Amino acid sequence: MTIRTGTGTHARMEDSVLSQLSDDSLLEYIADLSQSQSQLDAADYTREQYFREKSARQQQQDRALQEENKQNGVPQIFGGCAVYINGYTKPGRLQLHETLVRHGGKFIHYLSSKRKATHIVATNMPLKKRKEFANYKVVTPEWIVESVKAGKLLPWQSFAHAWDDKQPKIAVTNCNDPNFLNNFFQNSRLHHLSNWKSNLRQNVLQLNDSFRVPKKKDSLTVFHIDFDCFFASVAALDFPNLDIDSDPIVVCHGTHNSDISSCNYAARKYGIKNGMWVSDAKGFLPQGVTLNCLPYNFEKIEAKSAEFYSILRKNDFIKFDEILPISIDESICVKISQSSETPNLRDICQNLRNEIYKSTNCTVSIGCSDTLIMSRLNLKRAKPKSSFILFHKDVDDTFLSNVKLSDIPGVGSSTISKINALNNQEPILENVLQLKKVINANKSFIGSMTATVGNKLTKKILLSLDGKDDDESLKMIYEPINFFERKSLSIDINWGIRFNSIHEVDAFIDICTKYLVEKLNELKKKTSQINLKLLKRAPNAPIEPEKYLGCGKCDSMNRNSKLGIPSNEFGFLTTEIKHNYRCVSCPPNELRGISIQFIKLVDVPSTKDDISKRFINFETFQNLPNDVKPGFVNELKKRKIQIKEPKVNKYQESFLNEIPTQLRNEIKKDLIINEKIKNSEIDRIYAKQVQRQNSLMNSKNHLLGNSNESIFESIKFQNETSFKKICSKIIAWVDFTVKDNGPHPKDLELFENYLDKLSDSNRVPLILRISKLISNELNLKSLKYSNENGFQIWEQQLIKTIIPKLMKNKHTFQTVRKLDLEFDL
DNA sequence: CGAGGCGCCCAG
DNA sequence: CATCGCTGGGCGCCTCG
Repeated sequence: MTIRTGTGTHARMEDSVLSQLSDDSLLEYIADLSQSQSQLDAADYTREQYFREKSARQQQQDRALQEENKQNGVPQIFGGCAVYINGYTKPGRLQLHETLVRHGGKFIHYLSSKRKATHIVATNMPLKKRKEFANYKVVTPEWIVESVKAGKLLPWQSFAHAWDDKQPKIAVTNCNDPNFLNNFFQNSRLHHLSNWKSNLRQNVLQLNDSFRVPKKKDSLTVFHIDFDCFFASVAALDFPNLDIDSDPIVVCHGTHNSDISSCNYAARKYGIKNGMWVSDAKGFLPQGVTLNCLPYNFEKIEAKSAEFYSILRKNDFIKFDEILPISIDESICVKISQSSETPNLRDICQNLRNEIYKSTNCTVSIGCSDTLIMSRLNLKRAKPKSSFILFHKDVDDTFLSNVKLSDIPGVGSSTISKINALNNQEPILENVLQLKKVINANKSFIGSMTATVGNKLTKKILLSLDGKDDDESLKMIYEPINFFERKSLSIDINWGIRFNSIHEVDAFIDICTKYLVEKLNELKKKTSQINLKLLKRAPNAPIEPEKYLGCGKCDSMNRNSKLGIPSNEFGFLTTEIKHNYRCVSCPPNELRGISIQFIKLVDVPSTKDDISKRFINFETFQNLPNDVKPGFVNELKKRKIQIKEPKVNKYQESFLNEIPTQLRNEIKKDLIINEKIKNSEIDRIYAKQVQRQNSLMNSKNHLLGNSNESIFESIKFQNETSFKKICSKIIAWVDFTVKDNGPHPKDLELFENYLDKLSDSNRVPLILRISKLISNELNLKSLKYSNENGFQIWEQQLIKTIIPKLMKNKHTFQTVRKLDLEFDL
């Protein structure tokens, strides 16, 4: 349909008004008019053009209103802002429109590509719209209301919706996407918790100067400070319409089988708990009550936490001797008691709580006492929005009756059910006082507890009944440096893991290893042991579990490598891990979770030590991360420190010159190690080979292709025995043909086919091993046979055929497994 | 009997 | 639409030398 309108329908501004427009407004007006005119010139109008024209007309009205207000001295705080209002808002559209225009803003009636809005105001928005507006500044209506109240333009970020990221949020849920890990971590609360925690612990180690570590004889006041339902409180700040005290609020990603990471106390009133699935939580609510599911706002959480810790470090009420991080939202603060003064703990707690609320808009609770365990139990008692102080000598039955078993640190669901089982489930122990009574009534109960839940934990529970600490817990206070030092480094991905091929698994292992190695380098550590833990779909579990992309019910399987020489080299480590994957029987499509652990971390020796020796070993230098090598080369030259080049013999030299540089260095390094091993074992190896040679004397020269059952046919993936057998045959073959006329062409052809198969199935490390075996073998024979035809054929074969196959799949092959050479075939 | 591997458990 | 089930450490049992 087309709408025809005559000319002159536009409400033109009076000339007198025109002269009062600012330059910008004038130009805009001219542009508007010009556009309308060009539409008029067209013969027909589309519906869209009609609306555009209508919009232009409305804008002229807006401009008139704006000028009027400007003349009356209304501050034009929204100058330069072009705002589009999406959907239903509170306050309503009309009101926002008027407020905006009066204060100098431009109201966008109609959102087209030609008229870009600078801001979009919305109270709520479906996901589809969110994606559409991902590149806009999407704010709540409060941005307008509050800015007018403040008399100035407030930063839109303060009113940004939680979903409004700088970069558009594109869901990456395919684990083969190179960005999957990044995206997953960005959205994983558990990853954030772990990551924040280790960062905080790292900070403690660096800031330890500002601490005053107590002595055992000191008497202490311990403050356990913790935000109330932190994630939920922070999330609610983005939704001013919600009341954190009365509306049930949870923080989660989804709507059904999504974990609730945090729920406020209004939600807990109905029995909702952290960790529940949303669908279950909804079932707890009576009819008519809705659950407010809010998105995570990790950035804001970090910001609030920083303010929190900053107040703990510096405030007007107390100077703590230790500020020990428990997590992003929780800290244990220790004050060494001075006999000269008796601080008013109640006031200190109250003041701290007020100060933190003033700064963060979130409430904390505080438990305070003279022992760790009591400060923790008091914290539980204080929650929410309160503080509680009770010293350990004042613990009585009334207090214990308010302490749940799960309140004791180290006691979780498994321990509780074990204890209840010991008590024959009758009655289920509701609180710690009941446990105490059971123990008092039955002297043998302690013995059975020790046998069931362990010695240490039993003692810890008994101590906590008296409000006293066990030694293990006190380490945090008395030996903080030791306590907070990192002893291992790992990555666990048990969500979204769905692979089809070993190549995909390899690529993912690369990404995980890269992540770990980066952290390793930040820590200036190397690892001396790698553990690979896999989750494999349990045989009876469905292919797709209830939870979207979850791991479901799984069996776990492990394999570890002790490295001999600690390493921080990406290539070496990733190859090792890929090798380990091949050693456990988990087909890629059954894989549901991957965990890689670097344990037994050791310090990277500082360069100072090397400099004092005026030279460094080639190996040492090679172990440096590649990106720092060039810098070090210059630095070393300046200081006239030499890199000890490894000795290579003539044969090795020519072999090495044929291969690309990166690879050459790796192999060179490898040769050094080989040399060492060889020197000690060379006699034994020679003896073995003579023996083997003798046993083969009766075979024909044509060794491999003389029957239908070539040895290469029998290779089964992950069947190591078989690979070893093949290696041993190859060695014998080389050994037997290195003199005289060399290997039979048909054998070579079969051999090459086999290598291609390995290459195609991404088993490059195996090719590497074979090539090293051959290289080694030739090396051993070079003195005796280097002029023989056979030797030279083999040498050609190695350099022209085998090495290129290695390079074909370079991405899986960065370096070699150094110490895994098997001379004992 | 100590060292170390493995697996469970727990916390945020 | 879903959904983002991490990660470091303690403890106890077992095995090995």
